[in-house]
Amino acid sequence: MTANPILRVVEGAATDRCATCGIRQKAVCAYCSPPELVILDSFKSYKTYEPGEEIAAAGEDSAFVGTVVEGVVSLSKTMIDGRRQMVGLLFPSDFIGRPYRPVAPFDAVAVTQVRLCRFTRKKFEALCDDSSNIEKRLLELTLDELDASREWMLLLGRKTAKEKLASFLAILARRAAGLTDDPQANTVTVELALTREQMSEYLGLTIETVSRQFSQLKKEGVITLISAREIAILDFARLLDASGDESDGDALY
Amino acid sequence: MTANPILRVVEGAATDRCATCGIRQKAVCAYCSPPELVILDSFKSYKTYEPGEEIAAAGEDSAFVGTVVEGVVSLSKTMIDGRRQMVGLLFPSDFIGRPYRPVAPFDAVAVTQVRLCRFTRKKFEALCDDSSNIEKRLLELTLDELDASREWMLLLGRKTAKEKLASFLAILARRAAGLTDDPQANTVTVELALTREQMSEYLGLTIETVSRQFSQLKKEGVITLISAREIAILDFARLLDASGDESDGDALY
DNA sequence: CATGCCGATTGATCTGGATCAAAGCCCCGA
DNA sequence: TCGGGGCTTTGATCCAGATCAATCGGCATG
Repeated sequence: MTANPILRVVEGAATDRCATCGIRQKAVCAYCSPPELVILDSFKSYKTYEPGEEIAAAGEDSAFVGTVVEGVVSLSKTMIDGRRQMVGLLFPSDFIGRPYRPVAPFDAVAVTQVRLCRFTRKKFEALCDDSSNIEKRLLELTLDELDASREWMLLLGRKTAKEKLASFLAILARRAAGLTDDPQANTVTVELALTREQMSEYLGLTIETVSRQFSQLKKEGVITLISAREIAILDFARLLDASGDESDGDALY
Repeated sequence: MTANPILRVVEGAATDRCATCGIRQKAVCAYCSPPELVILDSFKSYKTYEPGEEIAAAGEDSAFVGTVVEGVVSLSKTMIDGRRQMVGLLFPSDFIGRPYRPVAPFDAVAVTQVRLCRFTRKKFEALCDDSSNIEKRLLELTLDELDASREWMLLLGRKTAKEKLASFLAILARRAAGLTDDPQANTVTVELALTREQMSEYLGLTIETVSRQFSQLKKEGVITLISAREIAILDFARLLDASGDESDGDALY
């Protein structure tokens, strides 16, 4: 816990009301009415995590669930001999935690500094029972996560190293383009929140292979490395092409 | 459609009432009250599919959702060049279809002969809105599927060919042991519903590698091949060991 | 009983990505 | 300015699993 406690209090007073929450329209509370938000306000608590800090551990008691307000969280599973696979990446407005299960099925770790809006799992389950608005939104979010995770199974099971990296970068580029709402910029700059090692864990590769594929895409003129942790997409169409997905690019970009 | 129409009618009259449904306590309708079941009875329709028959196609209109009553269904995604990955296997009582989305995200194909209890997607969505019992159970099922699919991501991204096959056989063996409710039988016989090719699509391998791993496990005395499509587990502890998962075996077996 | 077909097995070889091994780069602190 | 540590890149080699290629075996059909 390195956060300054005085700063925490100031944040709490100024910005921690649901009414002013920037991600509410996409989060699990999206469908809540103003009176319901008042109830949520009274039960939620915020917590900040530093990069690398553990949020939940697979196999251990999962006392909290909630929403990612800021930052990026990784979900992963580790085998006894140390092999590790990331099974999800959570961004702001994504739901985190496993309702209706006392034990967390996966490790959750803060990739960047992370701010969560939390409820105790028990309380959240009770809120779900009371408010079909929360339950309905959670169902939608869970169905979307399931689709995404199955899509990732195709990547892990069948794609080549280059296709894997290109797919990942295309997702980040879409996110970045969507967030900046830049209409048809030919060049999008993408912050890489992950280290090469974290990317390798997400993509089912080694760190060296990830690095080599970056070099390859650079050599082909698809991307430029601004720094190790920031790239520019020079040719999004070719990136999509390299990803092995049928190009639905123009609709989203 | 090869099913005999007369047979279909007889089935409908005799066994198609929710009250006598053998899988209801686990399906999406598990929490429905008797009056709700009457409503479901009035909206549902059964349909039988032959092995290999397509139930839904990725990218096409998804008009129905429902429950697998009998048989096994595969969910998969195919790349433009033909590489294919199975992203799920559905057994009796599993939910099939994608509510709240007009287009199916994955191909669904009958592996064995399959019998579905179906609702039009629109009607089912309306039922969800009316009955929080259905919505709640669908949420539970979806959360479970999400956990399972993330577990499979670990298999696809990090496990060796032998670990993949052992994991798959262990799952089938647990199912078989659970269904027969055989307490501590040292030898369990497992029907393989899938061909080697289908297994390879599920495990992210080739057909040859799957076959070689079968031979390997046989040589090591872990399993016996009764026929190409039926095996006996001779040593479940060693099978679990070969799967690369920490052994939680005794609890489940 | 031959024939043919489809799935499964087995063998030989190839290769993409892992592993092993150095550098290189960048930032931070002395 | 100089080290030093943590990422990242790059090179050399290895190997698990893919690919290519028969062969086999069970079963249905003529």
